[in-house]
Amino acid sequence: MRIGELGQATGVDIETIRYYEKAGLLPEPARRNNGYRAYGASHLERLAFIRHCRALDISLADVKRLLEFVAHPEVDCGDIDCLIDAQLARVRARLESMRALERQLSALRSRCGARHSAGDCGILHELVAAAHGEACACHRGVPPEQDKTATSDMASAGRRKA
Amino acid sequence: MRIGELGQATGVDIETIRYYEKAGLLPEPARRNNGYRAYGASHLERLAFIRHCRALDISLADVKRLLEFVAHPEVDCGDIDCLIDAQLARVRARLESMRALERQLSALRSRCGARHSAGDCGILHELVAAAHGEACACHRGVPPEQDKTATSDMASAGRRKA
DNA sequence: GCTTGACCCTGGAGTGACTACAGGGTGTTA
DNA sequence: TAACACCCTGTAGTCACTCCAGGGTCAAGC
Repeated sequence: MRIGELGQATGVDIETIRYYEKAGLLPEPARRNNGYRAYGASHLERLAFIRHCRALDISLADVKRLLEFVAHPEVDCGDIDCLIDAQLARVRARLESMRALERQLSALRSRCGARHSAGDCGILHELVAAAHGEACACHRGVPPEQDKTATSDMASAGRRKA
Repeated sequence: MRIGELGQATGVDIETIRYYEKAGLLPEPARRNNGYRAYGASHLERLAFIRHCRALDISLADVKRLLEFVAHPEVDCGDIDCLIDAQLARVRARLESMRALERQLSALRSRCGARHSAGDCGILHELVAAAHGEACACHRGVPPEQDKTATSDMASAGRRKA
């Protein structure tokens, strides 16, 4: 099948397919007389494998390693476990920071209800206050990293009126 | 203060500071006779503002917009709300997919306990099965996107023994 | 005066995983 | 013959940095 058909069958953009080939994840397919790439079932499968791994957010470098395990099933699989464990640890760490982020943004969002000028906007106030190292709604409880005192146009920005 | 001092004070890498300047987020500072950048309190504050926004995962483009609100407090703040709302929506969507990802990886991880050859590895089996469109532990319940049947070396990879 | 070492400068390249585009060729249908 | 969908290669752009080469500046110590 042609590249467009492979893309259709797998839901993968043809640019991405060519990218995988260049990156060494998909083997170079045979070519037709007109130079078009000619894919077979094995390409389709391999591409599906890659996409499934990517859906699990596994990096292309790690997908490459997994493909080597597929090609060499006699190898000890301890490294596969490590790879998945590391991936799981990464995902869990990111999950934690995303949760914190969600809390912070929610808190920030609650600072501003009705429409008014930016000078009176609680969100902007909070962000500017955070720049001063003051406790902000979004990072409340988290010790501020800054301890500087400074006066500038930003310090008064939130106070000026239109 | 010099760039190194500003970096120290804010915990920001000096390369990143120069990057922000080139990207138009930090105004170009004055220069000493020797060409060194000379920063003041306003720069420190602005940099802290940027970093706080980045900690909330707000893109540099959006930080730029927020900085314009800081400079023009007379403007209606509706756009700030939209910006934060959009950010919150992005974060929540990502959070959801991260949660699903965590579940999927956990399920996948539980497929392989003791050490053995890759050919017997449940993780690899699952990943290959997923490439065939079979229901996999990681995406169980989720209808498979692929419906192709294919035979290749990948199909038998998980079955061969060392 | 000389060396050492910390600090600063610019400009450019690299990261990951694509995505977009320019400028061309091929194949089918009307 | 033209229109149009599809394919090719090669290059550049995205985001937010990060790293590096190759140089200049400055204070302290010998």
